[in-house]
Amino acid sequence: MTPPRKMVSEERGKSRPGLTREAIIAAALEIVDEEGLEALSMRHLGSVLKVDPMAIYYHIPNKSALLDGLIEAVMGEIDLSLDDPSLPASERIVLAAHIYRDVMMAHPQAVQVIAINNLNTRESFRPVEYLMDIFLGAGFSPHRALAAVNIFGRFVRGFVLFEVHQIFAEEAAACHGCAPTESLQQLLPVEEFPRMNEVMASVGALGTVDEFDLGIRALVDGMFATFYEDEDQMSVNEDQT
Amino acid sequence: MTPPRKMVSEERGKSRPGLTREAIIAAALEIVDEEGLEALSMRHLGSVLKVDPMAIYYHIPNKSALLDGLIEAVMGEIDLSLDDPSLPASERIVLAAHIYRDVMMAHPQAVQVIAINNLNTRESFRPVEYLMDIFLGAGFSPHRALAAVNIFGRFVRGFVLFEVHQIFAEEAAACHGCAPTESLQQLLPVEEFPRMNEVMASVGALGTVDEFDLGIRALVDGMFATFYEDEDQMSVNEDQT
DNA sequence: ACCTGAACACCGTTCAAGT
DNA sequence: ACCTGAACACCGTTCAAGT
Repeated sequence: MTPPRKMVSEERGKSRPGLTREAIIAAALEIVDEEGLEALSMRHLGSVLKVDPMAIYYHIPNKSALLDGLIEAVMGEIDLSLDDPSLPASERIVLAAHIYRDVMMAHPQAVQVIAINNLNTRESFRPVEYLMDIFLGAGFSPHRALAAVNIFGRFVRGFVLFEVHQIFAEEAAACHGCAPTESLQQLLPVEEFPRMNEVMASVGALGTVDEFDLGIRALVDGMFATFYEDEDQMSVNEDQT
Repeated sequence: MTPPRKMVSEERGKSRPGLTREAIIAAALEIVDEEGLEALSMRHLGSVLKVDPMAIYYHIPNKSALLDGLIEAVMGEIDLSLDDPSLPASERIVLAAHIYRDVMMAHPQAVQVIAINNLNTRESFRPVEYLMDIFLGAGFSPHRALAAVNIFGRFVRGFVLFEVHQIFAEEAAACHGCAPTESLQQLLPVEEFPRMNEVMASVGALGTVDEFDLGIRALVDGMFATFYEDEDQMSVNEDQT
């Protein structure tokens, strides 16, 4: 029925290289990076690994666990040593945001997996712990520090998710020979959307890195300006499910 | 006379009610709300509509267009008349964020479609135009106003996306009989994650509405505090792809 | 212990054909 | 104009069987 499904025996007596979880995940990430997320099927993955597709199920329970592996792999690329503890706390957080964004932007095709799913491995929580330390060190209450890391994480992941989504959309539109602003302008008539047209006329394309920096700085500034306030009124709703 | 593609004949003659784009999208939204996004297949949709699944393709080109229809439908629920123009601009933006969040939270199962895809219908852009007007009216430069609406939109959609994701994850965990905090605590040993444990011990569960409010207020405060600054250094990178 | 291959129950989409 | 039904080329996953 439910026998001890332990994976023991990691001794390397067997010269058999065989299939490993790591090799599978690495191959999966390569497929996603090079051919896109929709190209990642168990069958295709099996053919890349030169193995019967079903062999994968011996090492990984299902596709969702495979995607978790992708998240783990990319989160593992975050290099916390890039932090500079001599900087003011708010600057360290802005820096952390850029580091986080950079590793995600290095795998644009994987972003919709990385950004959407919740973290659920120990490895993925190391950066969270690190960030929590900065917030607490800056004098945030535990309650506010927790809120801050949640808000931070949602901001960064959300921003990057939509950033790559927009990039892909623009590429697709470019393939069809129409500039993105053009297609927007023909969708939005001036009479009904005066403000949008006003802005589109005077601005042109935007640098998304700058926009990200602008946004994260506004958020961090705002959090440091408002999170030290009295939080009594919040503890009322604190115990909801 | 004219051959407009709009077949209005909804009256007598053909007592046949027939299939309409609207009815299809309404049924699709109902499926998603009640059975979840993964239950939305063309075949299932056809069976709900008591029609051959392939009949749908006569009215809607493909599934992706069907999902666009869902977005349009939900965005159409946004009620701009809830705004109060007598409030200060920053408060109106916070209010707008809550309105936006509320319509998305009314369709939690559809959020991963609504929040992830870019807007691409005229109807969906009406709230954007409205918001742009508020930012411009508050004295933001066109450049900064555009950045502000982008950042605003990404914040709200990202936040709600992860909020519902977390809710679903907690429900799933609850079904397995383990409290969410418990499972986190056993994943994160105290020695390696002292800060996380410190916070989890003293905080407990969080009210997500409060967290959202805290976050959007921090962001808006920050934007109003920093977006009036000189923006010369930004125009340098303005013309990237 | 590790891998195979057939099979099951699904998908989205195309297309010739019906009314 | 609107709908049908068979068919195509895929999925993820299970399971008995091979080595």
